[in-house]
Parts: sequence; structure tokens; C-alpha cells
Amino acid sequence: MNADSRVPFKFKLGQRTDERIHSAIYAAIVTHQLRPATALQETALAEAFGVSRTIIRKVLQRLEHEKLVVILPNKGARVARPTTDEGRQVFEARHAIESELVRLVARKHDERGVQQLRSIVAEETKAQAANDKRRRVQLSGDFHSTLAELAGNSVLAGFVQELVSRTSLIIALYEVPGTVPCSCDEHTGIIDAIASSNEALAIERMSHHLKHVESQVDLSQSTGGVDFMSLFSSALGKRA
Amino acid sequence: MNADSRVPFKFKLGQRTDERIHSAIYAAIVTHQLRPATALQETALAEAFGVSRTIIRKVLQRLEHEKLVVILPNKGARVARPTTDEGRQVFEARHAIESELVRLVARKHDERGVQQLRSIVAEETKAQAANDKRRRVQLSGDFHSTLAELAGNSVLAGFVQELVSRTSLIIALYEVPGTVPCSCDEHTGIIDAIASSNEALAIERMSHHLKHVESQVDLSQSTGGVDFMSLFSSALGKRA
DNA sequence: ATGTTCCACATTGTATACAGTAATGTTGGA
DNA sequence: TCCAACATTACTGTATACAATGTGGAACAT
Repeated sequence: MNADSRVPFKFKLGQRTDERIHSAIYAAIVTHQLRPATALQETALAEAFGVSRTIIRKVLQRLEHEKLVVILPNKGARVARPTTDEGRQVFEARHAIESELVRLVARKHDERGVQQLRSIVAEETKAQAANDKRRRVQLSGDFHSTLAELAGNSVLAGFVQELVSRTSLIIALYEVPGTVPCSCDEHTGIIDAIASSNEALAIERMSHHLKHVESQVDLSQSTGGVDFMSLFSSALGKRA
Repeated sequence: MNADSRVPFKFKLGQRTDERIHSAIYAAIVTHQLRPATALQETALAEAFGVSRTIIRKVLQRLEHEKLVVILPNKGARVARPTTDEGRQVFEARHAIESELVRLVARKHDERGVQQLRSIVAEETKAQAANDKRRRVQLSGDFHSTLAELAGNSVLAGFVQELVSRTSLIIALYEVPGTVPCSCDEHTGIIDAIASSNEALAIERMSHHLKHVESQVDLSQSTGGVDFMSLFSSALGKRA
């Protein structure tokens, strides 16, 4: 009795369209198919998705809110290019929030939740074996936000989701060349600690996991406004 | 040399308009001038602000992201009406994040930052004396997000800002009648603990402060979907 | 050759027109 | 009197037309 099934040509069922387009662009960004600083032209996207600029603008504004896109007035939207300082802040925020989350989950976990986490990691391992980067990034994010959901706090879950996607932008920009993909083992270790209700161990392992991810990027360079004065001081000679 | 000063009739300097309108509606919501569940009709707002629905829609979508507004497809926007469960989660999130923040600030505070906080509380006390609710809410929020800025983490500062404004919605809905306005003294106590670099005390006082705010609301009622069947069962008689 | 001015183009910003949808009121029949 | 189908209405959802803005290049003067 669903009307949609009888109207095969009505593709644009309002509300669903934005969601579809948002997911597509979102996925493209976090999987590095759209690299930081890539221009996102409204007309081009509108044609690509077969909708008007209205919808695209709506999606871009949402992505701006999610900090994955930057919109410069009268100049258009680009994939965000977080500074190293922002990167440091994101990791610090993740540490603060996710430490608390594993504490909560370790304290009041149930068998079902643990199974849920394990199945995600299982999929993650499969995706890694299949070299499916897009799916791996998705699942790695799922692990962290599912943890938040299991803590019974969707507010924190939302924050974590945002931080995880921002992390992938940071990795895109500052990843040091020879890094191993990811560490499903570390995820498993965290789950084990939770399953045994060992709060301290779970926090320790989460902390270690985040430090490990952070160690794969080089945030030492200063990107927030280069100081030409000092940079070229030797070449220019001292000026008043 | 500013072009604007020579074009007095060009009121709508692009970009600034949305910001103005957003601030106006935002302030109205957090100060309870617009109560939860209030309908926000696009046309009415467009006329009120002298712009087209395009701008209003943009602002409403932003407010939806900030969780102050809910948009129901084809039904329009309303001021959000957070459930008691959401309220609990917001306080839990604030506890997790702000505990970490005071720890960071107590560890590496400077004189300038402490003065900044004290001046906010001073203004707050003045606003309380003048019974200026709007300004009080604004300043109380400023205290918490400034704390986040002083911790050198604008990512967490953003989260706190959002949580503070959501808190005011929760207060609007669940505040128990005979509550004292707010506790500038508690803010001062937190500052003192920070100024003396007493991490543990600062965290303790922040924790106490948040608990105090939470104690002013009644989140015991279950708001997630009223069951009319059981509610009116005695009045209706039992039905199959 | 270099620097400046101005124009044309491309792209975003805003308003409006039109289409789609949900809620309400109304009418016809049993 | 009650119910159901329909019509009305008021709103949101989308597309498009138009205005404003920024950018790059060509022409010109120095």
C-alpha cells in the first residue's frame, strides 16, 4: 500500500534527496576522494546530482556546520583544510570525550552491546583485507560512535561522530608517508577491557589507541598563518 | 575609506544579514522569549526581518543543527522541545567536557585569563541586580565558553557553547518553580580554585556547580511519547 | 616592459514563482 | 447524527530568474 511503489518515476521524494547527496559528499570527503581545499562548485554539483543549486547549497551549509567544508562569502565552498592547531584540539577533545565514554560503557555494558562492537570490528577486518578504504573509514567511525551510543548518550555520540570525520581530514593533510593502515587489534583490545568491566584498562587502551592514531600524523609544522618575516629573514636581511 | 559609510541605504550587506537574524532568534530562544514548541513560520519571520524566505530557511537550518530548533518535513520549524532523557545526556556531556576543561585551565592559566573570567562574573552580578535576564543568560554562557577558550581548545569551546544553549531550553521546560536565579558565587569559586592552580578543587567545584544547575530542573518525568491508553484507561474503561 | 584601468565572464547571493503536501472545513449520503 | 470523501487553504519544498560580487584578461598609458 506504499504509494511510492506505484509511482516509479517519482525519484525525488522530498527530504530523502538532500540526505542522499549529503551522504555522497560526506563519504567522498572522509575517504579522501575529495581532498582538502578541493573547490565545490554549486552548479557543477547541481548538474552531477540532477537537482537545483538550492539543494546543493543546503547540503554545503550542513557540511560547513559539520566542519568538513568551508564557505567563503562570494567565493564558494571548499573542502576544509584544518590547521595543525585545530588537529591538536580535535585529538584533545576526542581524548576528553572518549575516555569518559569507555568509562561509562565499561561500567554498565551488556552482552548485546559488546557483540555489536565485535561485529563492527569483524567487518572492519574484512574491509581491511579487501582493501576497501571507504568501508574501513566508515566502520572505524562506526566503532567509536557506537561506543558512544552504548554509553546511552547520543549527544556525546554526535560529538564523537563529528570529531571522527574531522580526524580523517587531518589524516588526509598531515599523515606521514609510511604508516600502517589502522589498528583493528586496538579496537578489539578496548572491547575486551570493556567486556571484563575493567574501567581503568579500557580507558588506558582507548587513550593509547588515540595517541597511536595521533602519532601517525605530523602536527609539528605551523600552518596557522606563516610568518614571512622570520621565514625569509635571512634572505631579506633585517628590517625595522 | 569604508564604502559602507557612503552607501547609507545599502542595509543588506550580504553575509551579515543572516548573522543578525540568527543572533536575534538565538537570543530569543535562550532567554525564553520564544518558548519550546513555538512555531517558527517562514513567511512571518521573513516579513518581520524584511528578507525573503530564503534567508530565513538558511537561519532555521542552522538553528536546527544547533539543536535549538526542530524542522518537521512539510510541517515547518518549531523551537526544540528536548526530552528529559536528552536533558540528562546534555548534563552528562557537560560534566565530561567541562571537568576536563577546568583541569586544563587550572594547569596552565595566566593572569589575563583569570581577569577575563572575573570581569564576566562582575557583569553577571550587575545583570542579576538589574534583573536583566537576557544579559544574564548570555553572560553565564560566556563564562563557560570563555573557560573553554582559555583551555586553548576552540573545538571543545564550540561544544560547550552548544550545550549551554541547549541547557537553557531544558530549564525552560523542566525548571521547578521556586528556584533561585543563578549562582554567580559558584562561578567565582571556580575561578578562585583555578587562580590557585588547585586542579582537584576546580574540578570539584565545577562538578558541584553543574549538579546544582541540574538540581533546579525535574527530569524525572518521562516525556518520550505519552501513552494515552494507560493515561486515560480509568476514564475510558478497559478496551481490547 | 610594466603597471593600471576597465570590461567581460563566471560564480555566488537573494528573491520570487510555482509545485507539492498536510491539515482543516464542508458537503453529500447513509 | 455520523462518517467519509472531497475541496479549500495555508504552508513548506524546489526550481529558476535576477542581482551582486569577485576574477582574469585585454587594452592602454607610462
